[in-house]
Amino acid sequence: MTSAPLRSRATGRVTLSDVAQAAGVSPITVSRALRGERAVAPDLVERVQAAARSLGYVPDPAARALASQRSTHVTVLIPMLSNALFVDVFEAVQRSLRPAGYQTLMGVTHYNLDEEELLLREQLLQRPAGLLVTGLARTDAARALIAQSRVPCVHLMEMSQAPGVYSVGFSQLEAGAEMTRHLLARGRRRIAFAAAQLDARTLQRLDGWRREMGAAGLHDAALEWLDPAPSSMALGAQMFAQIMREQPDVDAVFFCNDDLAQGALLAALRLGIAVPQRVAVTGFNDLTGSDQMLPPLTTVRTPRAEIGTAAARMLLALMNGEAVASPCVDLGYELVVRASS
Amino acid sequence: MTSAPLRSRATGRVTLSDVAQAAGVSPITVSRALRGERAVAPDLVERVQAAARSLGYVPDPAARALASQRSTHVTVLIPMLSNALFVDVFEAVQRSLRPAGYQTLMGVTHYNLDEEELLLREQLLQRPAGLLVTGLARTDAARALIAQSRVPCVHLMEMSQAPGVYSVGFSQLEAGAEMTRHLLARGRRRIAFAAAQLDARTLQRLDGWRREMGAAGLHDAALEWLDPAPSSMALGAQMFAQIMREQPDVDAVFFCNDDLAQGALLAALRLGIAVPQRVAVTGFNDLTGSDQMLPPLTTVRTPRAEIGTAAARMLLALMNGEAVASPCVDLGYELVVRASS
DNA sequence: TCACCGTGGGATAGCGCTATCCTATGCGAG
DNA sequence: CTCGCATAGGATAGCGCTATCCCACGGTGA
Repeated sequence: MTSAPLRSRATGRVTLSDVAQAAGVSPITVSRALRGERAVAPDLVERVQAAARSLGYVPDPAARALASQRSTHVTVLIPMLSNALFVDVFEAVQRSLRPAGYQTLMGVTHYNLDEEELLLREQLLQRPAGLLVTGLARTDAARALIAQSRVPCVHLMEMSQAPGVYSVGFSQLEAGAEMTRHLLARGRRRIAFAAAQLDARTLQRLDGWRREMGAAGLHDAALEWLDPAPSSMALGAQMFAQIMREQPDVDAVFFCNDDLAQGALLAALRLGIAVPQRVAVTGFNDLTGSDQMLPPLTTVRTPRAEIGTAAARMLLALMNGEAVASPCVDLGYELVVRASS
Repeated sequence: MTSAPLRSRATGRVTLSDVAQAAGVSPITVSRALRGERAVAPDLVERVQAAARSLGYVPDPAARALASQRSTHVTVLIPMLSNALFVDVFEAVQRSLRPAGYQTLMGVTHYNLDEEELLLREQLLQRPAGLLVTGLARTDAARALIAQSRVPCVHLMEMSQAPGVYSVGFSQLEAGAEMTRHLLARGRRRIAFAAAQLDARTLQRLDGWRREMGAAGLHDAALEWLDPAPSSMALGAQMFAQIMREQPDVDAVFFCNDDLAQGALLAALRLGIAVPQRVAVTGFNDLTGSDQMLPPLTTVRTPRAEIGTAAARMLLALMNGEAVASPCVDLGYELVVRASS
């Protein structure tokens, strides 16, 4: 005969009631004491906590979610994990949300708005406590889903002044413009803009380039090299070779992402094209390896970890029902000039 | 007066009971019909499905988890998201698990066994339906947690013949040995092994290198360059420079990961060291960009997407209580010979 | 003919927690 | 000395689903 366990339930789980019994209070008092909800006498709180600890009590998330109609899951929707940019954002988000007791669920949209809508539909059925989505561009249906769900939502990477929209990012357009001004200041005139993927943020950088090129009286539609294929070093190499072949007078290429630019720098080495003497090459995002290139790559450092952290903080406030001081946060960017320009 | 909604609950949610009422059956029959559990008459199934569809019924995951004592969450623990290797594994896992109705929760251990144990502890409290963990090395406590939880668990990247252990991977040792044999066959004699991070799998590749070097009578402990710092292109560049400086007779460097090797190739360009003439450089994993390098990098292509897919399939079987034909799956690897060797 | 069993439906009783309402108590204002 | 009100605890009633037991029915073999 072994001594019977103290538990009442058939499942063998230590429940709130077990803790209540051990502490000599009612279950609801245990619930309140452990959550810090409502006022509970300090000595009771202590007694309850001691009982919970000694019994090894762990709240059941499913029961909690069912009773309170809210979960501890936060869904994060990002375009692509193979872009190191979003890995950094995600890690920062998770680092902020985990200590606050939230689980992060990641969905990858592959830069596809329909896929994003589908993911959103699936995820919202799970009644997440919060939502982080990348950018502002989405299908009308997706927008409606978010609005109807009433789940707090923060937008990453871009900024919006629209009422009721929460966003943390920086001006993609201004960043694109600044890089263009840098190249102009270096005396470049035939500055090509080369982009892949062609997502909303890429097109905003394109707009920045167009604005500055137009202002300088140097805009030429033939300088725009836009390829909807996914971004990669191989594609960057290919685009660079093509640009050099078809427009030998180009004296700078502004790639919309560092992986393209890295591929271009390697292609330049293969082809024997002198960078930056004959042509300057610049990128965007300052990904790993860009400082190792030959020559090191001029790029724009984007505050991706900071965006993740700030967005998570904003979301935590929203989920707590707190007011958010500023619903639109601009975290800026930094031009990093290296030898490639 | 607006017409009253058909719903009975205060929350406004369409529940199982609503569907039951609409279909003229009991709630439990609806539950069974929708889950395909037990036998339900075909015409009833159809009627129930029609009612569910027309009411827009969606099962509540929290209620389901509470009642059935099992969730639809699968936790995936990987060392690092900045290593593209694991991004590919994760995406493949998610692609397999999502259609089966499971949500994937990702935890990043940062190659730290204590952090893994902590994550495991947190995640198991959420009663996941399944568990995917990277490698076989973990703390005793972590191992005990997994065993006690009775949550189905599949190990990624390595293989184990131990009873009750499910694993999908390939032989890191043999892969390391094969790369070493390749270099030996190319006439290299002073083959250095350079590694960072020094996780279990890296050390297994080291063992493969040691075995082959020993067999050839060429092993020399001074050829082992082991740095526990995180792997990166910058570190690879630095290690390569140091090796060339301190051991000029080295005629090949086998890096344990492609990012190190890529950094080394760029360093070689900077330093004017001819690859492969003076020294061969090889990597591991065939990451993006390795084929773009100058010269293109000889490496080992590892079946990471396949590992994710196979592991997910195995886990699905385990979660369904099905028997798993082979608990230890070897997916092999492929030597990719390019110009750097 | 009858016990027996497989089949298909339902009733009941929770899963473990929290929202909501209710009560007892104490204290300051009128 | 009330009344009013804030404070702190508890009782009750679900949240929406499924596990479990139960029963009616019809076919089968001895």
